Amino acid sequence: MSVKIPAKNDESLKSALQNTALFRNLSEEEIQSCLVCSKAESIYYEKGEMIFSEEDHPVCLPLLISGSVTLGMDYSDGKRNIIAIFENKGDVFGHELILIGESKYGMYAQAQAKSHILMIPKDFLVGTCERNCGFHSTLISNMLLMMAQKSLNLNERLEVMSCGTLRQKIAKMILFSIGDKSSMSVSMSRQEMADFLNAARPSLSRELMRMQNDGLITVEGRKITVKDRNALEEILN
Amino acid sequence: MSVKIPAKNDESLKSALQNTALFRNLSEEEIQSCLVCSKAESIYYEKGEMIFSEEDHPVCLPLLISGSVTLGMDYSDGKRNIIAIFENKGDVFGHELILIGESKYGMYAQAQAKSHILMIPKDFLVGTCERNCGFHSTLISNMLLMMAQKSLNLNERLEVMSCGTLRQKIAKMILFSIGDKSSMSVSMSRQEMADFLNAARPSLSRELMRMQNDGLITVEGRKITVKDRNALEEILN
DNA sequence: TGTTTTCCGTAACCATGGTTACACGCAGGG
DNA sequence: CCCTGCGTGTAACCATGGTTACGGAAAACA
Repeated sequence: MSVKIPAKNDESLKSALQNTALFRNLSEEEIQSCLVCSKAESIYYEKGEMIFSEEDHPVCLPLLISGSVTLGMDYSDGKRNIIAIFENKGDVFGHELILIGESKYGMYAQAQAKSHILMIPKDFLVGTCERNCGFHSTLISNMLLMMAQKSLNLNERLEVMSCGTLRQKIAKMILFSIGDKSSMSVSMSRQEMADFLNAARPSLSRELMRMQNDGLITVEGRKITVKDRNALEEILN
Repeated sequence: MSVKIPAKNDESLKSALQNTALFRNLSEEEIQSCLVCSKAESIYYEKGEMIFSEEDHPVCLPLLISGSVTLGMDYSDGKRNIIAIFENKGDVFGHELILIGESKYGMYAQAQAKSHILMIPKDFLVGTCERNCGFHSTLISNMLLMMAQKSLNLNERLEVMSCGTLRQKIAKMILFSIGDKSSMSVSMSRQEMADFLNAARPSLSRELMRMQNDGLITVEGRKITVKDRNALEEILN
């Protein structure tokens, strides 16, 4: 069973919120004011508990403090579609639906592990608040930045997914995330990486090995080293 | 060749802007103030002209008044990836890059037909403006709403592109855009539709005809009629 | 009106990659 | 220690769909 605490009384929150995208550029005092003024609630969910379900009305913005949350949809034939998984402190989900003013979520959010969520009432975020104009506008502008960033991430994902052959997708993914280093450590399992690239796992394994044989990269478990950066970039042309 | 006019002198603009998402809830007088204060420009592009290209710096937010704009990327082998097509009054594009403060667009925007664009300087949107606080915050909150909507659209696009076979992509695209009607008119050419689905044009034609033969839909040029909605939904499982 | 260009469907060929099944190494638990 | 489960690489088979080339219809243009 989930445990609710008014957020203003939850001491562990204040420091946790300071480094989140939504509360960026706010002092601890301002965050404290936010928590009081917004009437936010700090809620602890057990593994498997629903944070919101498809029929719920979006009235609060959930912000993940700790734990792991799955966002998904049910199909009428009983199959489930996982839309996203959140497990980073400061992640928010469903904010688009709140901003749009949708009357139903149309998707569910479920705690994948024991999770700590800050529930911020919609009215505090969307409405204008005479008293606290200062940090209110900071909040809004943080929100804008978060959404812009998310939009770009989605675009990047689209770019990777739409760049032709599997080898090209892999090359683009590697070049995106390796920066100017020569080796990287993939945070995903092969299966997850395959899902990300929208490919089948054996196909991904096969292609990674081919790329190794062709002298483009070396693969050791989750460590990938670029051997021939030029050739890798050439593939994308 | 494109024709530039300072936006404050462009009489046709003011009424056109009133029903756009960005200027929602602003009176004609407030819009007039915006145009003066922002130093926005009203620009007319001929078909085929570039509105911005991949190397340009994002300094202005383009807002479509009339016409049609394609957002895309070029690969050096000549292939194009169409990211989006804008043809509705009030559409804006590239706003994420402006908000983030990206130094390059990384994509191009091209007029698909004679188009009328309002170019709003970035500084007006991002900076805070002491004088006009009232409608400034309305603008920002409109921006939030637009981005939320866009985020949902991108998700939809991702969903379409990652749903397996070409037939499934087509089915999902149709079901998304047909609502509860039984027929629809596609706004894209076959080539554009193929680019959108990340497929080759002949492959798309082939599959559309197969789906027609299988009694799922009928295709007459750009008009698609759903014959067997259940079967179409069944494909997605 | 005739000419040209664009758009679209069609067909044959073959590469890419999905599917399935299996084997191996490794970690955790009894 | 064995057993089990998981993550991973491998191989064979074949479906999906990309490629290229062509013809016809419609649209645009002179």
